[in-house]
Amino acid sequence: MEEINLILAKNLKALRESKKLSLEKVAELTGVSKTMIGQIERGESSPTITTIWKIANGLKISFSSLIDHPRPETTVVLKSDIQTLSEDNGKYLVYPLFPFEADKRFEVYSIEIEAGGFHRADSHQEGTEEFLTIFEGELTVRLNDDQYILKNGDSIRFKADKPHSYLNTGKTLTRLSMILYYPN
Amino acid sequence: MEEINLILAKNLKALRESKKLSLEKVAELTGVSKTMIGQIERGESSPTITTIWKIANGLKISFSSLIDHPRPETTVVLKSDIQTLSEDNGKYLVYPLFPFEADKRFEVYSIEIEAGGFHRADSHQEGTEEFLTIFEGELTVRLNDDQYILKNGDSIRFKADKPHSYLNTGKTLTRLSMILYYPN
DNA sequence: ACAATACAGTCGTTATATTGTATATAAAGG
DNA sequence: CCTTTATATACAATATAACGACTGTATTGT
Repeated sequence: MEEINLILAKNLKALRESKKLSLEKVAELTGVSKTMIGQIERGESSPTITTIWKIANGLKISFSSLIDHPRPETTVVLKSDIQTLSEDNGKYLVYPLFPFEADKRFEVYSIEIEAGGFHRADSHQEGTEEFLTIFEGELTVRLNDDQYILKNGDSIRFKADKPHSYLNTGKTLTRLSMILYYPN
Repeated sequence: MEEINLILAKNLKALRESKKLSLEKVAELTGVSKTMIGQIERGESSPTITTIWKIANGLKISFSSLIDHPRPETTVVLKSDIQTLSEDNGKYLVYPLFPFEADKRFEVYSIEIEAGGFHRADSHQEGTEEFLTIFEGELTVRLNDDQYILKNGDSIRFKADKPHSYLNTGKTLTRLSMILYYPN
């Protein structure tokens, strides 16, 4: 996940050069010092929102043209490159595949649970939904007082704004895909 | 034009309350101190883009939900309330009616030019277009080496990224509407 | 009514964004 | 080659964003 100030840096520099403006000219148009403009373009500063506002208004450009980062056509995520999170003494392993970005509404994880592995999730924010699919092994999901036993190929969807838990009730490793969706 | 940090303040506070979160909880979710969250909500601080980023990500909300200000259904602008700009010894008077906002692509002015009044505009940024309509009197517009004489009811559109000038060649006051459009 | 807790706000300190001035670098003209 | 000009960066001073620890005020529970 690229740093936001670097995105801003690239956008601003590209915009300025496309308009063929000097730092000084931009400073004059926006009321932000030439020094600051330069630092922002080099990613050396994380400007305040008022500064960004001045820049957007002075240059007559939209706010989003400054913070949008051109999402690459293709993104490849190699399992070996993922920084995992583990719980239950390493028996519950989380692979963040496509983390949340402010312009998406969901994020994707892959989970591996060893036999007997357990995880209890606190309730997520209001409205959040979870979509699970089992790709290997067996999983028991508990919500409220209900309990669901899922096997390879099975899926489940539920509102995750209440506490819930996962338990590998099989004898082998369980692997599943988890999508978290934030409707709000 | 409302201050951007006040817009942010309202949005954040409304969002937090709609999720029924305390300042402390938001601090925990976002990694931004409780104090700062509070100050932002009260409009006492103009956060940096990295903190806004942390907030958007931590709360799983879009960037724009923080900076969008619900544009009121209706806006009335009374001529008597407008802060005018004048040039040519007050013979060229500008009324900014609907100034630029980062989420629009144009702005609207009304211009009054006394008989003989003159104004020379430097070239605006690349691609900018101007749309004029005469509502009273007569106006001569000069672009490059061309010259256009417009009378009551006439209109003109031109690329304003070159120097151009306006001259009231009539004997009475000229009033016109000017729209500046920024396609980029 | 009292204690316990959760919550929001204040205060002092530190980190850093922002500015104005000064310096470096490169391109252009004579 | 040496100026001149335009442009980008480096530096020092100030303003302010950001944090952690503390205080005040509701709210809850028994």
